[in-house]
Amino acid sequence: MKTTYFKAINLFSQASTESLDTLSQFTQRHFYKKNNLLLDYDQSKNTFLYVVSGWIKLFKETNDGVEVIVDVITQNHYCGESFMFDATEREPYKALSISDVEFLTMPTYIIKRLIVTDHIFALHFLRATLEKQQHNNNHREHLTMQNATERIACFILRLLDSKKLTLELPYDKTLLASHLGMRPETFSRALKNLSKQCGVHVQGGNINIDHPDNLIRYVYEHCSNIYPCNLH
Amino acid sequence: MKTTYFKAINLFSQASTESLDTLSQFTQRHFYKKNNLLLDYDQSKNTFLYVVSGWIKLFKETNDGVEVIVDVITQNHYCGESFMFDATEREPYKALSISDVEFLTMPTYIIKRLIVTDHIFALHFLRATLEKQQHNNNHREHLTMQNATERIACFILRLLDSKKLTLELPYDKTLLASHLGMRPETFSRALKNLSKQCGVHVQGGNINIDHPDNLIRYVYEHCSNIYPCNLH
DNA sequence: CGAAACCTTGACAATGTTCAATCACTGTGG
DNA sequence: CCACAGTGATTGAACATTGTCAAGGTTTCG
Repeated sequence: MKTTYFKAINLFSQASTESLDTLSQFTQRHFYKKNNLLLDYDQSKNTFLYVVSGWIKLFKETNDGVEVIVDVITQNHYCGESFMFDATEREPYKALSISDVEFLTMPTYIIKRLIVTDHIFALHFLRATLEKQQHNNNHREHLTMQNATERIACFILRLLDSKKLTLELPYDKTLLASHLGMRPETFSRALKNLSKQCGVHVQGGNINIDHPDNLIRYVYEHCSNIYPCNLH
Repeated sequence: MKTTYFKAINLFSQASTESLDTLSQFTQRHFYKKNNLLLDYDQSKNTFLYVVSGWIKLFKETNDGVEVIVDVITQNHYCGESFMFDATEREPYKALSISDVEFLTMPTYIIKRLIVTDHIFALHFLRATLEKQQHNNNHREHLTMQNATERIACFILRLLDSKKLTLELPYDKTLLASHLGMRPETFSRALKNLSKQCGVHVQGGNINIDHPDNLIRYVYEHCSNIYPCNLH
């Protein structure tokens, strides 16, 4: 792969020439259709995965066999960083494409090598990690402070392009429900609530919003943030 | 403060001599009794706080005035890293001592300066951040996958020194309830459950455990981790 | 001792889950 | 082109869990 390719990616853009060379040497580019297993438990332990486009679900199972959504990532997000240090103790996961996707993979030891040898890259990586941390904290707050309807409203708001009144859910409702910490049935009913209470019109995966202000007022009452919280 | 002091702290131990000098110059050491406000919203934005001993609650409020526990930290943990880059957009918090505490504070810009100038320190800091991330992810999983009783059991297990059958809750039950995402009333009832189901004897804040194996079996059924998950 | 904070308990309400049935949509093969 | 299977989405009813409110007990600390 060409080094210029990485120059266009925020996370790598400021890396040294040597780093870019290393990247271009060890990176693989992938294109997958929806519903393919991209990483199994073993692979997740030494693969760094960067999403160029599309959506990927990261998941594992509890000891009694229930699926746990670790994360749902898209464009410009990545996974695999937790195995960079102390590969022991970290819990592996599986990755599944939930839309057609383009993504890059490289061995985690390469990313680690870049971090160790390229200070500037390490700084960018740290910044990205801190941003992810911030997002995690918010997600956690939402799970405890907001009820099902509010969590959905919040998700929709964050998906909404300012000034557009329409959007499409990026993946199916069952997974979205799970990501937001509720059952599909609860999701279905909560979305109906939202429709009544806030003028949100749902047609399959397409959503129309009469007045975003309704949503904003509804969500931010029980949130510690201020609109727009622009968290992915 | 002496530079040797920092040598003994894991996070700082490998920092360069210059870094240690800077630290010793800008660090303040504090001793506070229980129930003191250590940081207000403004201070949290430019203060890095490292806990030497004791417990600290980090919290803020939703827009309708409900308290949100951001984190509860102790020995060898810290807060303030999110304001290191992009001070905008980050949500400030307040810090309250919930036991007698000893802690260090330094301006975030100093930590940032160290990270930028001292590659080795940056690496250690990144590692600490990734560990924190891992812990966050687990906390999030627990909130969605485990019920009230399981969350308490899990917390107790992580507090339990291997081979000791007794422990003391580090701070009051109301706060612990909130940290674990439930109401005090629910906590009280759930703890009673645990007592019956797993042979956990509660006497105020003191807890005795007949057979840790009972607890372990109880918790790890609905968890994706393996005992011991050693997450703080 | 007495006030304040913390904890527990009960009755009840709200919220979310489970299970079963049905419907809608999509892609497949005859 | 249609029948059909498979997946995802919705709905209702019963149930489980957690939250709310009010009251009373306990502990702590000045």
